[in-house]
Formats: sequence, C-alpha cells, structure tokens
Amino acid sequence: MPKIGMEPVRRKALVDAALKAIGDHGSLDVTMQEIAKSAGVSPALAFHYFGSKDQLLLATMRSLLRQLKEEAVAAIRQAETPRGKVSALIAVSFGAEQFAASTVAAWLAFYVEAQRSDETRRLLTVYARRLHSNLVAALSPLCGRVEAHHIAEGAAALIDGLYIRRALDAARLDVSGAVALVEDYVTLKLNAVTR
Amino acid sequence: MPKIGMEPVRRKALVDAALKAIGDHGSLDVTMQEIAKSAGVSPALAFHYFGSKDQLLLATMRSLLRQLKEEAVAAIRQAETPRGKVSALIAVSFGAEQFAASTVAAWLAFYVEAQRSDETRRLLTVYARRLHSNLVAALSPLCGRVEAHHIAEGAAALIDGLYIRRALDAARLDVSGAVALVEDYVTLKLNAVTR
DNA sequence: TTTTATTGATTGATGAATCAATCAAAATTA
DNA sequence: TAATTTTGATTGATTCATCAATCAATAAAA
Repeated sequence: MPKIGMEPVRRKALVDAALKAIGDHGSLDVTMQEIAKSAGVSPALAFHYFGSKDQLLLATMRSLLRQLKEEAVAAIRQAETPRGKVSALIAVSFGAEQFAASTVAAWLAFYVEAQRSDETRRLLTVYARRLHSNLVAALSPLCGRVEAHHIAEGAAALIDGLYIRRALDAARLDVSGAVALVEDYVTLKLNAVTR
Repeated sequence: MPKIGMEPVRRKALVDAALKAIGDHGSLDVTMQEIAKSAGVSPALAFHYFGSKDQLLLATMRSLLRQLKEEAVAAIRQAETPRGKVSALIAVSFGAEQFAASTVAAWLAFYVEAQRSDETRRLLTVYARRLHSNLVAALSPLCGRVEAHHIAEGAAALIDGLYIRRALDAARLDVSGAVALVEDYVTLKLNAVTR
C-alpha cells in the first residue's frame, strides 16, 4: 500500500476531514479518531504528520484563512472602482462556501478557541486586521482616511454579527439579505459624508 | 454543619461559580471539580442538586439571560420617548457587566454550545427574538413597522458583531465607542426614512 | 538496505457520574 | 424534657468511558 510522496496528500485529507468534523459538530470537540477515520487513515498517522491535535487544528484554521485570503485578493483585483472593491470584499465574506452553516460554525468554534490559544488568537487577529485594512484602502478614496476607518469598523462588526446570527438561526438569514444589509450601511455612511 | 434550607444557597453559589469558571476559561471546558471547589462544596453535591453537568450549565445560562432581561425591562420603563427606549436597549447590551471580557467570552461559548444542545439554542433564540421585538416596538412609532424591522435587524447584528470583536480584541474596543457606533447607525437610518 | 508510510496495541490521564456512608438538625414520641 | 426517628446535606472513594499520545512492528518503495 505505502507509496512514496503521500505526505502532502495525507495532510490535505486530514485538514479537510478536520474541517468537516468541526463543521458537523459545531465545535472543536472532535476526536482524532473521527478525523482520521473520515480521512481514511489511522489516528496514529495523523499524529505522525501533525504531532498533536492542536497542531492539526491550527493547520485547519490556516487553511480556512488562506482560502479566504485568496478569494479576497482575486475579488479586489477584479473590481475596477473603489466602491466596487468594497462590494467585492462584502461579497467574499458572504460567499457560498464561507457562509455555509458548517463553515460559520467552525469560525465560531475558533473564536472560542482563541480565548485559550495564543496562536489561534494571533491568526484571527491577523485576519481581522487584513479585512479592516482592505476596507480602508477601498474606502479612503471615497471619503478620506479618518471616515474610512469608521465605516470599516462598522462594516466589519456587521459582517461578524451576521455570521453569529447565521450560526444561531440557520434558516432565517439568507446570503442576499446579509449582503444587502451591509451594502446599505456602507452606502448610507458614504452619502452622509459626501453630502 | 448541615442546616436546613441550604438548597437555594448552594444552587446560587454553584451557578455563580460556573459562570466565573466559564468566564475565566473562555469556554465551557470547565470541570465540575473546578466549579464545585470554587463554590466551596464537593463535586458530588453539584451532581446532587443539578443532576448533570449539562443541567448546571443550562441553569447558568438561564441566570445570565434572566439578569439581562431584568435590566432591559428596567431600562425601557425608565425611558420616556421611543427614541430613548432604543438608546436604553443599546446601553443595556453594552452595560459594564454584560460587556466585561469574561461575560462576553461566556456568551460566545454558549453560542458554540447551541450547535450541539437544543435547549441552549432555544434559550439563545428566545433572547434574540426578545431583543428584536423590543427594538421593533420602540422603533415603530418613529418609522413604521416595516422599516423598524429592518433597522432592528441591523442594530442587533451590529451589537452581536461588536461582542465578538470584543471577545477577540479585549482591549481596543471600548464601551462608549461601541454604543456610539450603534447609535450612529440607528440615527442615520431613521434620518434616511423620515427625510 | 535504508527510508518512508502505516497501523495495532497500549498507556496514562482526565473527568463525568454513582454510591454507600456520615453527620447533624428537625420532627416525633414517650 | 429526654429519647428516638426521620430527613436533608454532604462527601470520599470508586467506577466507567473517552481520548490524546506513544511505540514497536510491518510493509513497500528506492
């Protein structure tokens, strides 16, 4: 059975399985047994490649963040106007994959983990800062740097809040409604300034 | 030592100890041992009165929700104008006790638990609905029922989002800033409608 | 043969839950 | 009032299950 060059394959399979398990459970309370089984390997192999459960969970989180980052970069690049870039960032946050119930549940679980794990907190902070600075960069040409910071703060809070409500509610909140709410906020704020 | 009528005293001590432990840890990953010790009793007594860890945690959550509810009722009663009621509701959400880092961490932990426990989800849903209907009741005289729902939706999401950001950041977000942000949102929306 | 991939078996720790036993106040009876 | 019974309060010790982590052993490539 053992073929050479399996490491990257196994790593990816384990990370994907971990994400799925976390999403299913809605928490980080998942066993290595369950993850490994879902990835089609023994628990011992998961330890072989990741060293500990914590490390596997961190790798899982990094994978989630990397994906989000790539989508954001692509979206910004495609947009042509500053206002378009803002919309692109909002759209990415509520992208089908990101806003799936299980993904949202995983995010929430990581936020809790951040209370305990420095590295988890660091990663989440980096993400929050990047979203903020992306928003500010797109907003600044429209309303100046100071106001851009304010609007970015509000928009980011709105996005996070809609995530939490999604995790709780499941059904009642849909993607388009969430996008519309944040877009409306940004538009309103921009109008208030430029008037 | 055993005096009669200890039950309510112990129950309260255990619930308070549980809340403290959850706040300290930033998650529900607390042992009955730790809770009982902090309450000054043996773990066995905690089981005697609550039956299971889950039940103790649920009781803890109910206590938190009851407190929030009472504060909200009092705040609404004191306010005289509809706009004042809205502000009162916002102020309660960011009250010193509610917005304390450890309380926020506890809330977050309960949101995660809601993914697993039906009763936890039910309690959180009740809370969310009450906040929403309180906001709608106060907003309706100002802008009509339909728009009131929209604004309430946005304000509630903002509040939740600021909570999450508080849990992550700890330092950088202060109470007055959070209140100002939500107030600004409500004012802006109301102006946009009545204009 | 050396390296890489892989696992079954095992260990050690942790923690929820149970239970039999104790202790003292309250209630009852003599 | 004194003796006795009952009951609530309380815990130490124990059970049972779960799970992260380790390790020695095996099998296939290079």
